[in-house]
Amino acid sequence: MLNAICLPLGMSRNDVLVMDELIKERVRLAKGAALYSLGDPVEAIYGIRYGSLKTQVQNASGQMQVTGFLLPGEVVGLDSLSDERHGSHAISLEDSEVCVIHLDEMDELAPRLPVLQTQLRRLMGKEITRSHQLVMTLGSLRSEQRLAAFLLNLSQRLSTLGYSPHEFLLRMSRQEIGNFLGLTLETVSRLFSRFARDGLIRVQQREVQILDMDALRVLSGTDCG
Amino acid sequence: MLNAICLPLGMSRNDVLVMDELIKERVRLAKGAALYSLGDPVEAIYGIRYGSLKTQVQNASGQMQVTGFLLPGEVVGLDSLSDERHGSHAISLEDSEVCVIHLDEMDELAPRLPVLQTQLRRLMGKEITRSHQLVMTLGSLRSEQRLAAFLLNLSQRLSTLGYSPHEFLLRMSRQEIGNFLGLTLETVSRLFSRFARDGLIRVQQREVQILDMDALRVLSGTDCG
DNA sequence: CGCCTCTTTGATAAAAGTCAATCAGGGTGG
DNA sequence: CCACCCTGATTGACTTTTATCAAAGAGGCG
Repeated sequence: MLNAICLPLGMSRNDVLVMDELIKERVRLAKGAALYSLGDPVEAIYGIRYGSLKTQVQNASGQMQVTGFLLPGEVVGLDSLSDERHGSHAISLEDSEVCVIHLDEMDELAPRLPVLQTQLRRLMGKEITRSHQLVMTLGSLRSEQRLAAFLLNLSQRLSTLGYSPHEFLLRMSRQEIGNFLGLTLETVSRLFSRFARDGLIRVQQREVQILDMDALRVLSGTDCG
Repeated sequence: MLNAICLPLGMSRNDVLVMDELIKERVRLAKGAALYSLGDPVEAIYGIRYGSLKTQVQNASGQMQVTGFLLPGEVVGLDSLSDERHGSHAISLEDSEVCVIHLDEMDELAPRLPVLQTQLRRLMGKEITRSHQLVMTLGSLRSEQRLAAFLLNLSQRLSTLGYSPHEFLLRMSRQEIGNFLGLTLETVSRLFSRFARDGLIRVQQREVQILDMDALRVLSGTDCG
């Protein structure tokens, strides 16, 4: 069960036992705490058990860009895997817990457990796809489409976790959403209000209720047509 | 020598010999030809020997987003590695040649050549970093900063290949640059003209000469300060 | 030479950002 | 327990940036 959260693999029972070796360690994070920061040595990847995190990169002039919001069952730390030190920050958006998968232990286990290599490759591939998707969002969608796509994406992922896709609590601020989507916090706020006025959603601070999923899909423009 | 172009590794001489097994096949691409397209089965990754390519993703409504321009020595096909089929297109910008590294052959060799796994991991990590960098550019830079950063990046990579960092030929159209940077082709064209008027560059159609690298760096805002 | 594609430039419109003033909630200390 | 304060959210007025539409110019190739 814990494994299901920490590495959602297609593994045999035996493989799972071996895996248990890897995920003994867990870390609890208070809201706002950093799982790792820019410049920290890269030692592990992390599976989120509960809570949520954001990842953000920082350029030479100190500017931040949120690159993702991570939910339970998702894996943090896949960027920077090619480097000695982290090129990004991972920060908890609420009280969270992650399980730690140490890279050196993983490399030791790899020969006995080839599925591990495959799995890591798959996870990194998914991260590349996710990032390209974000590039597409930032590069070619207008503000309202970006926010619509954001809400649909969140809804879909929460649904996968067994939560309602129609009603959820945003764990990030307008500022963070705006930064993620390449918009200002004011624009995000205005869009929420507009969506509510148009009957697409209901919104009260961070509580969101999706009233018309289809309209949101059409608006996002990622739908066929 | 070919290996240096096809997989710039830190390999022993022996490793290189084993590698030779992998990169026997080469593919030549005419300008505009697709190395692979969305939906094609994922069978290999490709090292560029000469020429240049663009990669682009496509959403459900058919909209395209250029996610990268690739130069000799760089590796194409790292996205989609988690999937059965390609989620993007790779298209040659000029007559080009790539060497083919078949994934099944690579998996066979992997046990004998652990460095291969490491190298693949490194390449995928680099791709994630590159994509996050692009997200940062699209999410937080203004148009002139984006174009400045684009030119500097290209200049730097060409320099690594032994070409002049001050003078080069753009292999892609204004349209493609604009799509990559989340701008219209007109905006890109105007920016080129403005940069030229301000003495930062000289530009004649696709021929670019960088006159003031430092000013360009300051403008890009990715510099310290 | 003439056609075709790509590029440049201008005029105008639309989108999103900036600045500023409330407004709402949540937590803290009197 | 309530008032206060602090942070985050909303809304408005206005500016800036970028897109859109349109027309003309530059190469390249048959």
